[in-house]
Amino acid sequence: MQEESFLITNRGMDMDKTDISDPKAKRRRLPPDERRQQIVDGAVAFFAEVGLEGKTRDLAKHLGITQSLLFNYFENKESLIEAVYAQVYIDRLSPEWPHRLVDRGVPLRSRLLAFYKDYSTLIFQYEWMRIFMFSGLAGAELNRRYLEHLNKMILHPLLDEIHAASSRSMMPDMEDLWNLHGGIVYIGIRQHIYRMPCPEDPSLAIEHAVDRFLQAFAIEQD
Amino acid sequence: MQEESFLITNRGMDMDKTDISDPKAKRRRLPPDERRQQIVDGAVAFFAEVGLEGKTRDLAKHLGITQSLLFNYFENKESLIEAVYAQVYIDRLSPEWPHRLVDRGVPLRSRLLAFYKDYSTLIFQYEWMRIFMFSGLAGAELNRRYLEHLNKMILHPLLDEIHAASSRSMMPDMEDLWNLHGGIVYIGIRQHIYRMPCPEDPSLAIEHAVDRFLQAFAIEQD
DNA sequence: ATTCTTATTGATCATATGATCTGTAAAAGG
DNA sequence: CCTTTTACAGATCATATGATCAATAAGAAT
Repeated sequence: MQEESFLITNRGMDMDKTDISDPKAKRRRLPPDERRQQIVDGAVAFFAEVGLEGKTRDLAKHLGITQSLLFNYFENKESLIEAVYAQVYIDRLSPEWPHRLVDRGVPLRSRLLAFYKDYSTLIFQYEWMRIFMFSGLAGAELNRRYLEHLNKMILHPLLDEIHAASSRSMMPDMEDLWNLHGGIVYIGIRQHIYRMPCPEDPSLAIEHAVDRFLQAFAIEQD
Repeated sequence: MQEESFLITNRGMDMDKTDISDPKAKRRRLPPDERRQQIVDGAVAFFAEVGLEGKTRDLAKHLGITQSLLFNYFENKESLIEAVYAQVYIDRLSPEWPHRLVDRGVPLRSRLLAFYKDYSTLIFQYEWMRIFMFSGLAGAELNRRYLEHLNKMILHPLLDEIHAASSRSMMPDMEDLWNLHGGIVYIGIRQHIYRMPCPEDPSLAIEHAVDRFLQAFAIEQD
């Protein structure tokens, strides 16, 4: 089966000297750290596009290096993908949020909006969305860990905050909160997985979703 | 890279004579239509598990036939995958829903709940969820068509119905409706893509999501 | 039983793919 | 300028993979 060729769609038209895949570029020796980072960056973009079964030869061509060089920096393809995971997954959840979300000096609505504004700009990105989905389908352990972390450090504390702020007898449970979260994340899925036309700025949709949620539990929306 | 072996997790422990992959089964001649259908069914389960880049030899082993036989029934792997798509995508949206959703003799809430109860049982299935996601990531045309169909035949009419039933000045737009939809679909994503623990019956979560949505636009929830 | 049809197999091909190895040349040190 | 180091390329290997084809045997027809 013919693998669809990988074409960078020129996001960020940088034509500077570090431009990879220059057609008639002479052999350039880079410091190992630099070259390694360049490979990882290229691999992130590449695997996000075509999936984790993308071929090392295609990746090398995209990078403007030989395929064999990849194996100079990574023992095998699997460890290269591990490096891709590491690059993509690190710092996706700012460590400050568990604290900021439970700061009752700030209105709950503001905390929620601030979090999802920050979080959505972090995850509504082509590379993250697609590699997260590819790795999820592949059953990567990192996915499960990430989601458990999200559940424990963000959603669960959030549920407590909502309980504390609610004046209703009917309280939300975890499943309701996953619904709020999923409805927001789904914007990114539509945009980057299904490539559907989506609003450039998702802030308004997120705000509405949060407000509908809070309204349902009679929480002040100052 | 070693492809993880495909193990049917014994959903539906049928040990009848049509059990595929019987270890010491003798060569059996099936009527072409029957064999073709058996291959497609097996391919749906197989590709849902390992992805569309699953190897024909592994599929054949799972089916208990030779790899070469696959190419007797399908010109190439691509056309086999087309057959998988056809099998999975057909009748996923009952043609009656566009009519039922606009039947104002029934309360809007009932229509919404009935639709999502029906729709969720159709799509919250391992094979559908995963093949839809795999094909979406691969950029399959069928995905786009399906989502456009969903948008045109279900969500857009639904938006009109909500507008008609709402007594608020603040009216939902398409993006709000996608949020409702996404929040519900995300249950299936959690369950089958991320393999997270999920409620066995999503009805309650769906009901709550729908009610929060309707409440936000002041629509009767009888 | 025997013949006939054809569904199915096993061997095989051409190419793709991850990975290895040796030689080369780019840059640094003198 | 010369030497040394080593990042890199090119050739190559072993295996995997989609696909083909002649031979075979299961099941129907006679």
